[in-house]
Amino acid sequence: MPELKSRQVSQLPPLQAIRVFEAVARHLSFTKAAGELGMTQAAASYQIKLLEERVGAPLFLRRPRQIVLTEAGQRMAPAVSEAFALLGGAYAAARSGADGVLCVSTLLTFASNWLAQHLGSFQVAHPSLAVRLDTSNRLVDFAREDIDIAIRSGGGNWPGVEVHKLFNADFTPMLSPKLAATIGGVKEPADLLRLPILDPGDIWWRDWFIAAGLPELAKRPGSSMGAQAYEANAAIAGQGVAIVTAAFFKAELADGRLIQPFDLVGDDGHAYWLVYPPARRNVPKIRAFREWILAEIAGQ
Amino acid sequence: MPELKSRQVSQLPPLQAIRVFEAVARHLSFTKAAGELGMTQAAASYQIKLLEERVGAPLFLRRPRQIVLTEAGQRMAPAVSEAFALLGGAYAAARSGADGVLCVSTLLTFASNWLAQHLGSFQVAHPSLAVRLDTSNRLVDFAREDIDIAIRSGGGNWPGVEVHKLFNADFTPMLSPKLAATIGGVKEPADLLRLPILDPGDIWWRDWFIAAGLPELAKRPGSSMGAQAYEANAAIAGQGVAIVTAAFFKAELADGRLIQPFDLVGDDGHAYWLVYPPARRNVPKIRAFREWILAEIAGQ
DNA sequence: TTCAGGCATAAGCCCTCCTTATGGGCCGTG
DNA sequence: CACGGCCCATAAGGAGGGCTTATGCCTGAA
Repeated sequence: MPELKSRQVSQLPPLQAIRVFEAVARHLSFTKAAGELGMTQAAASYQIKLLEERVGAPLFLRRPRQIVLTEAGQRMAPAVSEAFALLGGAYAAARSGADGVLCVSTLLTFASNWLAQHLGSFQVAHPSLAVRLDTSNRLVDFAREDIDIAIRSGGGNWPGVEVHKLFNADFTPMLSPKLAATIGGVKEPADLLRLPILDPGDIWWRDWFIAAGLPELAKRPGSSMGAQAYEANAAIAGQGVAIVTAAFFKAELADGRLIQPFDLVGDDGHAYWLVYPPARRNVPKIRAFREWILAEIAGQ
Repeated sequence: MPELKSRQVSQLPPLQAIRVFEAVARHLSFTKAAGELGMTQAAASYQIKLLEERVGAPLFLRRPRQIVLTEAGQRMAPAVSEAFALLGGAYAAARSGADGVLCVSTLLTFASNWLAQHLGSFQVAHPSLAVRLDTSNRLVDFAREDIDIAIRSGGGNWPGVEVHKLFNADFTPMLSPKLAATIGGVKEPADLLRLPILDPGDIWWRDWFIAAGLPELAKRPGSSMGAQAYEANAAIAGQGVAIVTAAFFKAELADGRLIQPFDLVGDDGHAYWLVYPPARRNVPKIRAFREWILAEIAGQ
């Protein structure tokens, strides 16, 4: 399609030459412009000659000690400079804009059980980064959605993405030390049955008791809160025993608000992963989030 | 100077990629944009990928049936389009502006004796071309002055310019047929002495009479008008005999307002030449002027 | 006169950018 | 449900644009 090509070429000048022209027009010097553009004087001369041939008129008058714009050159220079300012601005805006907003796709459960408690420290550490959370349970496709980085749960073997394991989605009973004291301490799994079980319908309880060698939990009254964070809060308040993912509550375990009476954890094979496109590994905001979340999880 | 280079590169995006981006953003299609730019879809894809890596963020979301701009892309697109419109405008302006004004540097004598009478027909033939005359006797340097084309007199052997000989700057007596009739016709050079000589101090008269084998012209009263056109007008009016360059008055000779009684012409070695930079041979306005002036002189 | 500064030009090489070829994902259709 | 079409991504390979180095010319200053 040489026809289309030639049509296009006649509509728009050779861009590299225009860029050189803009610099030369600003400096009124081939040598200085070449310096600014990081190329040799000969290259600048070459590009200007090229452009002059395209335009069909000289753009500069070569005077002994300096060059000056011809009438044609004077007509072009202001608009060209403005255009480049626009381009530079747009580019910078896209770059910094891209750096300024981090769009995180996260699972509902991770968002409420972990991010909600920890995100503050990220924003403190990176005050210029605005975080936009996109909370949903679908598997995001970075090519189709405007997402920078995502939290997924699953096996961790997705093709075409960079993955970092955050922690296993295991589960184990937790309660407040005060509540444990009411029955003289929780020594063995069966002790838990003497305490209120939070959300006893949760399949995790069944799995865990089976793993602990106890019979399936008898049907009991109890509310189903559906979010670990709520159950954990109830547990902290001493209202009962919750079965939650230990990793979500490292801080509470550390400061004694909760205790994990048994090392035994249930595991349904899920884990939480941080994923993002490999090509963007070193984009500042991606790197920042990755480093922050890994450090945070490693135990701060 | 890789330092300067990298600085520059980070300020401004790769221009070719930006041009492709602009087209893709307009069409929201790699294939269509590539078509408009006269390249393959693969090339467009390549450039966009390049730009996305530079910006640090995807610019398009690849949806099944079409693509859409990401937030970053939306931020860039308007300014980029505007910038390209500016560039295109500036370029077109320079081009057409360059086409619309023809700057002719001409010798005073040629301007008043020839151009003044003929230029009208050029402007009729090229109504969209404005002619700016720069009348001076210095030798213009196309690299230093904003001149498109020039008339020079001399030997015609200037380096670095394209030259076309217009005519010799020869000279010969001319008079009106009516005046000649008053003395029964001008048969031989000596007959001229019986008529008023216009500008008898002109060196051309001396040269011509010498060439004609007559003694040097005796000192006579007479005005020196200094421009052939004036003398020729006086001659046409029957006021005397003028010595002028025949080529300047082809029309007058053709329609009988003037006659050239002798074939003998004086010649001081000068000629008139059309000169211009070789590189601009095919620039429309240059070609137009060249073709017009050569045809005009060739006779018609 | 010589020197220094600045642009033009020539030769040559490298790297960018484009092309061709192929594959994958999604849609509509028979 | 399979098939073909549309569209984009990717890989490999080649051509040419554009850069560099080297050199020359011109001019103005010391």
